[in-house]
Amino acid sequence: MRNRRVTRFELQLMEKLWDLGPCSVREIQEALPEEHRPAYTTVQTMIYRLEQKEAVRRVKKVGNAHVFEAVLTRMAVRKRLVADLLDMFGGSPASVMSHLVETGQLTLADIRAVEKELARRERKK
Amino acid sequence: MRNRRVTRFELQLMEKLWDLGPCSVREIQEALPEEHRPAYTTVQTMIYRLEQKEAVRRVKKVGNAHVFEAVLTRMAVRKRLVADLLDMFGGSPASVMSHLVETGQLTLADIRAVEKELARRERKK
DNA sequence: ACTTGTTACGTACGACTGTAGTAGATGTAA
DNA sequence: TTACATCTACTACAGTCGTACGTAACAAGT
Repeated sequence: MRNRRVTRFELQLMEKLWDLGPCSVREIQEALPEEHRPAYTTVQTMIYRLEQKEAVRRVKKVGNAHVFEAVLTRMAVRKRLVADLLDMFGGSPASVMSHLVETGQLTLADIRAVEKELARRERKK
Repeated sequence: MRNRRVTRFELQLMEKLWDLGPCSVREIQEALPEEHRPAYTTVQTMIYRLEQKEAVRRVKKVGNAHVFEAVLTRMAVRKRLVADLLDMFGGSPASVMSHLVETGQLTLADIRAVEKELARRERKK
């Protein structure tokens, strides 16, 4: 039952949990952008489903409301997202980078920054 | 109806069309990896759906079989995939790169190569 | 023209997603 | 302790996806 994919909307809810820390369905719902804010019960249903997927769990009760917290980390979820993309891209991280460059979404400055980060990382090791 | 997302499996079919050029459902089906080859009609259904999405179109008939060709280019589809990922990543290409570095999926050599590519591109412009 | 093998096309179905309503439980304020 | 607001838990439903069957149409050889 665990380790399943997290959908777009589910991710949006997880983001709230990561940002706000443990909180209630109501808090999550109200943290969603006004323009497109689903009904309370919609959010509730999704949280229940995330619970089923063991991406989220109940930690306590405040009043009669459950408080949920993220089980999966942002990093873990992102890892999965990237892995899926890479898979569809034929597996090579470099090709994704190439694509970003080709489509002008990655500037020389971005690359320099990443390079510096990597160098720093190397030194630490 | 157009410009919709292409799923994992649909992408696999599109790949065949891109690689083989215009071809029949049978040809696509037989080009799929033996280990996991769906029934002929399964492929057929998916191709029909791709047609609905205008990702694919019929170009002619050979015998009583239709020949299909890709409408969307590999590039266009990849663009969409990456855009979706970026969206889920908070919109920043640099953060995706960071992630790849952090998880050790991108080496210094990869980065240098892309940097060189970008430099070449700059010069041309 | 008849048979045989392939293809087309409509139909179905279960899992998953996004959406939400409703009934009943529960906490809270008066 | 009663009324009100809120929350839980269940149920529902339409759309998409992957899966495939069955029947009708068709091509090609005999």
